[in-house]
Amino acid sequence: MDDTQLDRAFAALSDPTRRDIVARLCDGDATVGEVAAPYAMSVQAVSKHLTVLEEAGLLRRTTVGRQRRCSVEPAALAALTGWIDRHRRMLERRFRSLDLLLARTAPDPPHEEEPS
Amino acid sequence: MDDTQLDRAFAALSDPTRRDIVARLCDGDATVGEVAAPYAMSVQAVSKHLTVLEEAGLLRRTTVGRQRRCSVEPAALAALTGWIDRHRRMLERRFRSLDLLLARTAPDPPHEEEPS
DNA sequence: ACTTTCTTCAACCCAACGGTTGAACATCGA
DNA sequence: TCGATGTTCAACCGTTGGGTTGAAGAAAGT
Repeated sequence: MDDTQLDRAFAALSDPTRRDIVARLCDGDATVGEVAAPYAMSVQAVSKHLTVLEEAGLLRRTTVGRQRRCSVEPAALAALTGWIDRHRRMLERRFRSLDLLLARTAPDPPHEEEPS
Repeated sequence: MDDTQLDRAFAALSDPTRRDIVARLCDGDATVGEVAAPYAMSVQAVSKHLTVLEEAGLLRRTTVGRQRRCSVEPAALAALTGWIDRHRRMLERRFRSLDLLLARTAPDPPHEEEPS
């Protein structure tokens, strides 16, 4: 997943309606109308949300008759956790080596980073 | 982490500059000036980005003398992967039970969902 | 063929966003 | 005390985003 797709995917999930849509679709596919039903907004608005999710790679819409069936794309979710976890691990490694340093040099040294 | 914090955190990471800032800070704390240095934009703009990250709970700025030291807040990253992974697991469970169904009923049944 | 149903397209509105510049504020060094 | 440094505040500008309404398109039912 390239950078602008990451942009789009994070942006897509920053909207509560869209997160809710994804959450519900994780539990089972649905048509546009079914997705839209619970919300107090126009079907057009929901259709736009679905487009945003689709362009972010988080969703697939497949045409069946006159309806369109929406299903979540697991790979996109994986890409997101991928980015975050990669950096979480960097952080943890840093903390571990800091703990190690503190334990080794024992007393007095409160400071961290950039020995400048 | 409440819903609006999730909104903010996902939104914060949807900007490439802010993702880059987070990435770099995962590798070590830095002052605002140090964070801003690599970018072709004003220090004020970067300061705004840092505010966005801070309000999203992804960052902490602590004052030391006339500078402000920025450090990543690991818990916020964890909250994000938490949300995503929760739903990824729902998806996987769904797929597994679908596989099971297909394997059990063997021939012919191509359809899924909402037996209506 | 006609009408209804499901979905999208298009134009518009207002609020929020990412950037700018200029000024203010607080701390450090001389 | 005074100037330089690091950071933020405030006002502004152009673009994007989430919503609306109205109309169009395409498949289904009769």
